[in-house]
Amino acid sequence: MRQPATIKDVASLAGCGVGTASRVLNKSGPTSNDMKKRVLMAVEELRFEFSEVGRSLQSSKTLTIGCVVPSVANPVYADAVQGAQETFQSAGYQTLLVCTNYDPDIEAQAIRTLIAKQVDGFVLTVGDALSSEGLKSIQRREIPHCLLFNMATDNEKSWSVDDHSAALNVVEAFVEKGHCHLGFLALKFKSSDRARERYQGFVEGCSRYNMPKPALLEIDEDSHALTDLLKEFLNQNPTLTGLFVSNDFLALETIRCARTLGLSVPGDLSIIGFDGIKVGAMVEPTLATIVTDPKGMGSGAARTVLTTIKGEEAPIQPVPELTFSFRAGGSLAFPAAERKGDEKAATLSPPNNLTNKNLKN
Amino acid sequence: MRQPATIKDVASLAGCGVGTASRVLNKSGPTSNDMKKRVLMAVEELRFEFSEVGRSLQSSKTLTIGCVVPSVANPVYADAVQGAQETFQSAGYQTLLVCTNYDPDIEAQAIRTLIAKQVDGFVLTVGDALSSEGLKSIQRREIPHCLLFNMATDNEKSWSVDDHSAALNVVEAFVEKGHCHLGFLALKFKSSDRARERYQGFVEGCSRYNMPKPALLEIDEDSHALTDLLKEFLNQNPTLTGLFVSNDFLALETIRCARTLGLSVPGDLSIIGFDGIKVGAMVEPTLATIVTDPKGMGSGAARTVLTTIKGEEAPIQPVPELTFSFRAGGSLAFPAAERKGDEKAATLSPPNNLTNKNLKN
DNA sequence: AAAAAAAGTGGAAACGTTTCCACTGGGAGA
DNA sequence: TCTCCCAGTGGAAACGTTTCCACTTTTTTT
Repeated sequence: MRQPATIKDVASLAGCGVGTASRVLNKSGPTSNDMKKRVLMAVEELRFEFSEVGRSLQSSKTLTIGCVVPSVANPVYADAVQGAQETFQSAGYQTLLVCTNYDPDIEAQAIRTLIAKQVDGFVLTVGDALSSEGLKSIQRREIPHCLLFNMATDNEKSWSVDDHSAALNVVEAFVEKGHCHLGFLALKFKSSDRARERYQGFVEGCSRYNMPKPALLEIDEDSHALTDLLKEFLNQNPTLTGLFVSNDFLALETIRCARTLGLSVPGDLSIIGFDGIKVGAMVEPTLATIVTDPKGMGSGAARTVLTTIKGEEAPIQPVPELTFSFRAGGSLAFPAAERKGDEKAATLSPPNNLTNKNLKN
Repeated sequence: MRQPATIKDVASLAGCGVGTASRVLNKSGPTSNDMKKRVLMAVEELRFEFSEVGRSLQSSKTLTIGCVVPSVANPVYADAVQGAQETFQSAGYQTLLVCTNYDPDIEAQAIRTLIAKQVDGFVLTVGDALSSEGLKSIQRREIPHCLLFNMATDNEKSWSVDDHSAALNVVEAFVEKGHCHLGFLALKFKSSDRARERYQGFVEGCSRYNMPKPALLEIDEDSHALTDLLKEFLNQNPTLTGLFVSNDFLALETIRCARTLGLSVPGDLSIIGFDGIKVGAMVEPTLATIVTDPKGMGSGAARTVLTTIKGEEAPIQPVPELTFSFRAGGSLAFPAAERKGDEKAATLSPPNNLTNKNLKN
């Protein structure tokens, strides 16, 4: 009895045809009470469970969705996956997870595999939505799908933060505090269309407020040399007082490095992060940041895929302006006159100007 | 041409039998160069890709692993999943992810579904390894599997932190600094065998050093009332100087609350956390904690499952003592004589007694 | 030159489902 | 009483693979 029982076993134990057994178990046709009882008993006795793969072969549906993200070690994606998974789960779908580690080859390969596995749909964050081979295959085969954190191109559907507007918002926040020379610190600038989008918005914002083009500091990995890089960067930009950092983790790290350099945050350098991770509000000073709702995004993308599968052309999509909000924090304040820290700018306005835009979920 | 091509289509276009086509594509038997060419051309033309579900039906292997964890919103599990997923991926397996939200019913239901989907194996963190219905089904069907973060029972295989020893270690760290009345702050104590295990170890350690039984503060969810609860707790335990908090997030939050109450950390209250999350080392004061390697755990559990599938009885398992290490931090110091902070205990031993136990990976 | 071995090929069977068609009875309506 | 319909049933076909067996052709060995 090592082999799991099949519906044939059930049928023969119950003394009926496979069709009848199937009808009883799926309630997909008329059956007598007597038969119901006998089949159910056989199921019990044999501990029978349907094999989904047999079913999938016959129905060409797998009740499985492919979910492709760069890495769940990044809490943004982890939360998004959580949201998507929950939504799929309660609709009866399972989630096949792949992490690409930001590698386009792995991405393409993984998508090919998922297609071969006949997933019914995809939720995915690709490196570059315009050039992704995997995404092209999905489109060519017309498999229901929804992008996540990638900007929608053409008539693609997508749930993503409006990075461009968010970056403009950051500029405004700096301006409001009287900063007039800003910088942008980014990780993995090359491989991410998100980071590029933020930078563009930031540049545009600075120009709109007649500031010099923001200085750009780009680092490779979790560069352990950040302290040195930051030092050099600030030396080269002596008038810079505000730094927009492309994610909250990096922002916290940057605060630490700044301290190591003997600088005070926000006294000498104001910092605004991106993502809105929880610890940002728990540290001292609290981190000013753009807060997003990754879980909501994941869940939204999942709902979009589900409606697409059902064939309902009700393309639920987020309102771009509502995909983020600004959270004030102690890391942003009026700049000192010079970065020597010899003069303390008076702080007047309360740090409570939280722009309360929420996702409609 | 909406329907994807099957191997029959390939065969008929190439003018050969399906067997031949299969042999060419799988290199599973002798074929002439001429045939190879024709089949390959047909594949190209039809954009043929194998259907894994057909394959699975015939081979009764799905190259898919079920991965069941409470929630990937918790970075510990997110990292573990990342590790497992990577390991499975490079072995050619896909990962079917389910988050149970700590709900035993969802857990059981999900496992049933995954069994029906015929996953080749499981990596899973269950609520309670002794009572989990899902785990029982897996055992009954003898599906290769490995527990993750659950203590191994019987002859189960498991990759998990030795919570008991870790808690003992925490007591030692407190003792070394001269604390003699400790407390334990835990979240979701009821539903987690992990938390209970830590508490037991902690109690045992305290008794071993002739300390009073540690005070227990148990909170439900991310209790927003933590400040008040903490206040009352400390009032009821006026001699308490050290607090062991069951996870780092909560520990950071606790530090914040303590500050709100006008207490200094570590002056009035020393705190040790659990998990070793990255930000713990980035905040001020840095967080003393038990650092674990969730990614390594996930990857290890994955390797165990893979060897089990291959039938190699080489049960890779971690050495319990090497599953964690203590990381010193600014949140732990010599206690003031009384919590008034009126007397400063002399500091002699350097804070560099980092127990450097690493996972052999 | 004959025999034996090897290479190459086609196609049926099997994997576990569901669905469809065909076949029974029996009850209702004419 | 004879039709007709319908509930209830069994079983074949189909879904897309792989594997096995049988067969033909070629090559190698004696």
